[in-house]
Amino acid sequence: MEKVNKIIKKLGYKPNVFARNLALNKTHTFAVLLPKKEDLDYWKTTLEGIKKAEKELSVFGLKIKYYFHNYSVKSFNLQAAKIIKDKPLAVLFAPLDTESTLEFIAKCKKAPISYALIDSNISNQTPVTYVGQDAFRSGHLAGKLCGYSKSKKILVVKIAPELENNAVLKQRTEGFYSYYKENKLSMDIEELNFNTPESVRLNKYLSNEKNNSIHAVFVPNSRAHIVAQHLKKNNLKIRLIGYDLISKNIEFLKADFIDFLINQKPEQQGYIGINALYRKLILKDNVNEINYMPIEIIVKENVEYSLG
Amino acid sequence: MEKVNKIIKKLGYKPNVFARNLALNKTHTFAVLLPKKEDLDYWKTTLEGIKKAEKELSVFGLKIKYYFHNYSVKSFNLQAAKIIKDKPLAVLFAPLDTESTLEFIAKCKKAPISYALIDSNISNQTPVTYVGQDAFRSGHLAGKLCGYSKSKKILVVKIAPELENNAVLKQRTEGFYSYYKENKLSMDIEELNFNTPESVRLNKYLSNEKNNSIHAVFVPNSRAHIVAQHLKKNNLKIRLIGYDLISKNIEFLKADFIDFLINQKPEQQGYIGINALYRKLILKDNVNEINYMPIEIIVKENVEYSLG
DNA sequence: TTGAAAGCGCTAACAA
DNA sequence: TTGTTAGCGCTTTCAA
Repeated sequence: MEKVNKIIKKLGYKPNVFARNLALNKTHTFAVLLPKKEDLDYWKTTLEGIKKAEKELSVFGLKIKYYFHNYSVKSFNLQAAKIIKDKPLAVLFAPLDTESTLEFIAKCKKAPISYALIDSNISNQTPVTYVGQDAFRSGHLAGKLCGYSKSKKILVVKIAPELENNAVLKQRTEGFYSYYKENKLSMDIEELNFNTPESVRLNKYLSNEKNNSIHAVFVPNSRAHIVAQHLKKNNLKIRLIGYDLISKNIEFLKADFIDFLINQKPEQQGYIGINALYRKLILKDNVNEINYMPIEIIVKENVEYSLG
Repeated sequence: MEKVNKIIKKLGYKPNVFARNLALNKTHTFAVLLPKKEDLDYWKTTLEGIKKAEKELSVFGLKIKYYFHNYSVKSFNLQAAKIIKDKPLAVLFAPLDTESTLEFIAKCKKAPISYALIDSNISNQTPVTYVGQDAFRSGHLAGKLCGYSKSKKILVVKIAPELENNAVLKQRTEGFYSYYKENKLSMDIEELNFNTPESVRLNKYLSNEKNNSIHAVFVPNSRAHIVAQHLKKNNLKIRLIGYDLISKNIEFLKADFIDFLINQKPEQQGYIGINALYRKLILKDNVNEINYMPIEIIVKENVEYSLG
C-alpha cells in the first residue's frame, strides 16, 4: 500500500476536485465564533471579510454557521459547546482567554473538528492556520512611532476589563519595550492599568501633567479614544499611538488627538481565515500555518483611503 | 424561453459548479501580458501575486500563459498579436500607452477574448475588471503629505521615457494639484520634465537650490530614488514623496532621503486580477468592475513590516 | 478483502 | 428545432 502511494505521488497524480466533490455531493459547514458586544466596529469588519469569503465559496458548497459570545468566558464556553455538538467540519474563532481557548481546542481535537485561530494566537497549538498580526512586531513599530525624548517619559495605558484576552496586550507591550532596548534608549516608561475605563483616575493623572513631562502615550488596544478624550478635555498635545480603525478612534485621529493608529485589517483577516480553511480541508491544498497580516500605519492623511 | 429563464432565476437555481466543470472537462487558459525590463522589482512582485493565484486555482483547471514585452510599443504589439493568435479564454494585462491598449482591446473584443486591466486604467472601456489604485486619489494624498509652506515652492519631477504610459502620471499629478485647490492653498508648484534620467540637468537645478527655497519634491512614479540620489549628492534635506517599494527607493527611504513612498501593493493587484477573471468567467460569479486598491503610506518606520 | 457498478449534475454529441 | 444519452472522475454501495 505504501509503495503504491509513493508511486502515485511520484507520478504527480492529483485527484480531480470537481469529480470528487460531485461524487461527495454535500455541502461543507464551517463554524465561526466571534465576540459580539463592544469593539463593534472591529468585529463587524472581521465578519464582513468572513461573509465575503463565504459568498465566494458558496458555489463550492461552503456553508458557515455563526456563533457569538458577549466577551464573557461563560458565554464563550456556552457557544463553544454548541459548536462541538453541531460538529462542523471546521471552526474559525478568536481566542478570548488562554484557558477557555485551550479547553475548546482540546474538545475540537477530540471531536474531531479542525480549527483555525484569528486575531490573537495561542502558541504551542497546531491549528490549521493562524491569521493575524505579529503582535510583538506591531508593538515594536509603536515604539518607533512614539519616538524618543531625553527628558520626558512615555506612558503605556492599558485599559482592559480583566476577563479580556491579555496575551496580545502583553506581546504588544513587550514589542514596545524591545524597541527601546534594541536601540539602547533608556526611556522612562510608566505603565498605567485600568480594569475598566476609570475616567476619573486617568483624567486626574493627565491633568497633573500640564507640566509637559510626557512625551507620548501608547495604548496597546483599541481604546486610544478614551485617552484622546482626556487629552482633549485637558487641552494637552501629547503624541498618542493606538490600534484599530474603530469610529471613535478615527474621529480623534481626524481631530489631531490621536497621531497614529495601527490597522489590523480585520476584514482581510476574516477573509483569509475562511479561505485558508477551505483550501486546506476541502481542496487538500497546502496552507501557511501562520498568516501574518501587514502592519499598516494609519495617520490623518490616509485614513479616508483605508476605509470601506 | 424568456419566461422559463425568469422562473429559473426566481427559483434561485444555481448550476452545480462541480458537475459543470467535470462535464466540460477542460483546462481554462488565461494569458498575462506584462513588461519585463526595468522597474523590475515592481513587476516581479505583480507576477508573484499572479502566480500565487495560479497555484491556488490550478486545482480548478486554470493554466496561465505568460507573455512579456520590453516596454516598447512594438514589443507590446508583437506579444498582443501572439495572444490573439493563441486565443486564451481571457487576458490580464497592464496598459502601456493608450493607443496600443485600445487597439489590443478592440482585437480582444473581436476574438473574443475577455480582458482585464491591471495597474493603470484606460477609461471608456468595459473590461471584466480593473485592478489598481485610484491614481487621482493617490496624488491627492501625496499633496497632503507634501504639506504646505507659505514662502517656499513645491517641485513635481516627472522622469519618464516618452513611450511610457503617461495616463497614470497625469492622473496622479491632477490629484496632487487638486489637494491644494481644494484647500485653497496657493502653492508655488513647478513641474520639471525629463524624458530620461538626465542627471546633469536635475543636479544643476537642485544644486542651485541650496538657498532652501524648495519645500518638497513629488515624484509621481517609481523614480524618486533618482531625485534622492541628487539630494544626497548636494546634501539637501528636502521632503521627498514617491511611489513603489522598489529596492532603490527603499534604500533611500531607510537613509532618510525619501520621506514617504506610496505603495501600490503590486502582489495583491496581481492576485486579485486573476481571481476576479476566474470567478467571473469560470464560476459565472459577479465581480466588481473596479477594484481599487488601498493607498498605503510607507515610511521608514513601517517599511520592513510591508515587505515579503 | 477486493472488484464491479451506480450515480453525483451537467454538457455535448447525436438522433429524431 | 427538441429530446435522449453517454460520459466526465470520483465515492459509495453492494456483490462476490
